[in-house]
Amino acid sequence: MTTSPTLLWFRRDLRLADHRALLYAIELGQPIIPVYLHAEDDGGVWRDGAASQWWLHHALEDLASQLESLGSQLTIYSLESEDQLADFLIQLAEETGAKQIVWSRRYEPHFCQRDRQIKSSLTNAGILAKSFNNSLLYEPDEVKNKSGGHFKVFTPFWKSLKDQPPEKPLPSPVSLASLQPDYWPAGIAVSELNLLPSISWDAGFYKNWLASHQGAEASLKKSLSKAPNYQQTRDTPAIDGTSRLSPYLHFGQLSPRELWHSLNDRFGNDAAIVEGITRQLYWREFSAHTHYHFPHSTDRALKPEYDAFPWNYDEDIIKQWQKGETGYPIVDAGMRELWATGWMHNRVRMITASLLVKHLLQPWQEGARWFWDTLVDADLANNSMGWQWVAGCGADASPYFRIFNPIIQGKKFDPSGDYVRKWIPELAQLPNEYIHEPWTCPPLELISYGVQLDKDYPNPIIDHQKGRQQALDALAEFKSNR
DNA sequence: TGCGCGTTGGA
DNA sequence: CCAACGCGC
Repeated sequence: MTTSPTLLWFRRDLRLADHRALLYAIELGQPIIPVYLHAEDDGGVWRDGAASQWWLHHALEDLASQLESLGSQLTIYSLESEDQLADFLIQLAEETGAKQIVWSRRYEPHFCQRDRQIKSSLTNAGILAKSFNNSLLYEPDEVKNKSGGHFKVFTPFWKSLKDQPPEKPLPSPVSLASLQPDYWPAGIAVSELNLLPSISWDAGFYKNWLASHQGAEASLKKSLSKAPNYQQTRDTPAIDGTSRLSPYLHFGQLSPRELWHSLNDRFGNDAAIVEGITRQLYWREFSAHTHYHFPHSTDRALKPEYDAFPWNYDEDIIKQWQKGETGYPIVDAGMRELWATGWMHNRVRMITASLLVKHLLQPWQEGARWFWDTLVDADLANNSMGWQWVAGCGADASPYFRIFNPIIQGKKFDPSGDYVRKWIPELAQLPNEYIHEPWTCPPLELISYGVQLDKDYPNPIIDHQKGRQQALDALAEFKSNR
């Protein structure tokens, strides 16, 4: 009997557990050839940022080694453009004799459209192409409100779904040795994809992240053990109280179904514990569904009138914000944590974003672009949703006139000042009284703490009251022009 | 998952 | 005097 191998095309599903495409390939009983195809322009204008590429490099190396230990291997290719994907897959199928190609769906509109074309090219070439959901709890097309449309507000979305268990996770295969093909195509090494940054910006990433299956397992285990404290600690950036699972979910190293069921299996009798983390998982789901239904939500306001908002684009201001030199300690701490570790605490993401969009009147897309490039968990749907939420122009967004006071937010969520001290060592000697507003400290006293403003640490980029008023004035102007 | 300000009512 | 509350932005 002649065999016809199955190509298993890996994408943002870099795991072996609860992998429906892999399990389907196993059921076919034919040899399996796992491949990863890297295209320089994968994702179009929202191709992977530098931090995402760093993560991808390590996730691919790890996946390759996991496959090897199961008696298989990962074959990697580099393409100039995603436009070549369909032809390349067809050519690879010819070379290997493959008759089937399976993969996990991506739900970002760019990929939906592109993959639909690839699927039809493959079908026309006589190859069976089949895709599976391995990244969301529910299919965006299947979740509907009572009037048959999709949800535009989070709370009703959450209420309608939270008691509908997603499918149960399925186990990893024990071995793939019996499904080896007679012929392995020749690929390249992960390192040849040049995904690591050329400047040594990623040193801190290694201290904070293990971008592997082992890292995903360890983070899941830790999150489960800390889940009872989640609601009490998740808003305190000095405490490691969040799950830190976002990059694993984004790259598919952790299945959302596995997270959902692990939480429910362990804490099912205590809704408050389950719902803490689950609610955040459903925000991820809500973002993905919203982005699926509003393809332009990366660039255009979901409340279309906000595209005419009088932003005041200023490159120098954006640079100061990026470098963590705004003079607001809680903001600068966040921006420096982001640069140093590829991640920022969620509470601080809201505070830093609010300052850029409100006090500084910079377009939210500029902030979104910076986060996209520097976050290891950069996820197009979550990132766009988050920025539109802060800017007040999203579906179910915080109203524009809600303006975070960076001093009050600092005092409230970093009362010990430890988060600021960790990321802004030049302020480490300030007492709590002044840690979130160093400019209120008498200059001579400040010098005794080793700080001279505008020399060791900047004065505020804009006075809070002035920034707040400016933002409200801009809103009033914008409204009167409509 | 706001802030800021004015009012109110108990001390 | 000031904490608690309500309301408009």
